[in-house]
Amino acid sequence: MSIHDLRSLDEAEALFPPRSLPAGAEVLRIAPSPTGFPHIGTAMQTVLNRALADKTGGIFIVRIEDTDRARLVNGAEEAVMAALDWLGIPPDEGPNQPGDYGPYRQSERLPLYRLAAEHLTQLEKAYHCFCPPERLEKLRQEQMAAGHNPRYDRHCLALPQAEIRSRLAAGEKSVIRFRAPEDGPISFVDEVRGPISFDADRVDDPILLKADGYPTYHLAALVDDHFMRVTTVIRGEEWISSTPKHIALYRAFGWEIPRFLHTVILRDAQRRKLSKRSGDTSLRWFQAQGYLPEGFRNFLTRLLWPHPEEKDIYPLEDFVRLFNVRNLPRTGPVVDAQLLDFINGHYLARLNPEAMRLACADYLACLEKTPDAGPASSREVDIAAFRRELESNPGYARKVFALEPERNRKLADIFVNNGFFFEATLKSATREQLLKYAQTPDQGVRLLEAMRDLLAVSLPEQEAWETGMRGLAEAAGLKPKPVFMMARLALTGSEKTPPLYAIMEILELGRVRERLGLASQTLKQNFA
RNA sequence: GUCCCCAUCGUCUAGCCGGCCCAGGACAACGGCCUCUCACGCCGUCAACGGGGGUUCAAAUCCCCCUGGGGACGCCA
Repeated sequence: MSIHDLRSLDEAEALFPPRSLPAGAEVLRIAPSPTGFPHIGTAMQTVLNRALADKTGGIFIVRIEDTDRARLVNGAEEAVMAALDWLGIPPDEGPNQPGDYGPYRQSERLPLYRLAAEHLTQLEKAYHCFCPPERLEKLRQEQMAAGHNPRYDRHCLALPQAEIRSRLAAGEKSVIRFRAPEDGPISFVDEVRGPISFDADRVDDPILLKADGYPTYHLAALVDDHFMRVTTVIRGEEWISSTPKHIALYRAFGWEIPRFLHTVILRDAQRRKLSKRSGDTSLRWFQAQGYLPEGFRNFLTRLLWPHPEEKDIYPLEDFVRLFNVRNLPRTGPVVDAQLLDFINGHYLARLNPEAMRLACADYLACLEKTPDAGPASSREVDIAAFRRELESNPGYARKVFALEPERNRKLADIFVNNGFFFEATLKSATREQLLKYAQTPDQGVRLLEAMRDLLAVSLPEQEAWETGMRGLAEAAGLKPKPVFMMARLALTGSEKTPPLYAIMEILELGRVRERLGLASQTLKQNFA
């Protein structure tokens, strides 16, 4: 028996029987629509769903809500699933994890929605509506101008059966609308906010089935939640005002109403709902910045929940074990990049050099595929060459990443913090940089060459080298700092680096001498 | 316009079944220590209960109003 053989809702009940799960087990779902790259909000929902499912021994489902054919984006479903993959949060059931309650793509469940709509129509709880969109739009505007809540005027509610049949037969476009209850309060208990109630007259007659035969969210999500035996509907706060609509529908079907949990929606720095305008909020962007999945997950839970010991860094298990639905926040948190960086930095620093090397290689491979998503610092370098260099000399890369790993807060930082260790990303010191510390080009050249002489045969012991450098400074009538800075610039092209001696040990004598020579060449050139 | 949700430092928040709070922690910022630079680390500083009414011996904590912010009002989800 498949969904296509179904003749009634009763048969569907039999096809999708109640799940046999331990008491208290929650069946949860996220319902992304494949209209673009998945969003940080989707990731937050995912973490929360997974955590609650794990906490209660339940099930976490991914359901693709692809009922809007106009906004459908090619490859978006793959992007959603790839993002969840990257996040490291696998669903128990979904388009790629078939289960007994599938299919998990709404476009493949159309017969079910049609059956549901017909069922309500027969009960006279739904009706055909032939009103063209233009009429509805005009109506809406008039109502709002008059200071009323816009709602359908039920123009088609009382159409005679015969007329409906003939217009349908003539091929006239129509939709099916729910006949919403006229009066009485509709209330529900939100799992995080407590009781919320609306007047029934707030509920418009929502369209259930569109003219193209596809269901709207209201019908599709509700039917699926019912037949997938979802116990708690977790969704963003923006759905609160639609909930009475859904409650009324559940009642019309005579179905058990699930629990509702409306999460906060994430805000940007202006406290607006996070959107395209707030900058890139797609998971792809966070990945391309080089956030680690575990760091990103920690950040997400941190936004949802204060650790009882007031920690910022904690394993996901702590969240699963200790969080409580009632303590979820009610005010939309601002996505704070500084906090994310701080948290991610901890995870990055904790990686051993080999894990770091692997993470970098993966990261660069990802940037190679989507170079436009990468940070500015990555755009000017040959990513492929950088990756080959990392992979061709793992021992060297490990030494590099063992040096002050806490400098990097996200993988993108390697371009500036570790770039000088690799040919593909090296930027040599400029004349201007060097002349900040040398009083004259001539003096700079003499110092750089003297430094090279200190390293004529081998790298001396650290103390001996430093004494030598200080001696150079004294002889030139300079403080030690400018001399060290010239060496730093010559070796790295940067003024902010780890300690020089450690850098020289990794670079090794040949390259150190080479770079010192190169820098003095730079000073000699343009020596007007 | 109508309805709904929310309200403690710049940010995330603890506290909220009233006194232990002239409000605690973390991020950020700033200052200092360390030092060949930067980062890390350590020490320190700045910084909030939106306003007004109640209730009470006592309110960040309870109630009401205002204000502010957010969200929803689609053949989008």
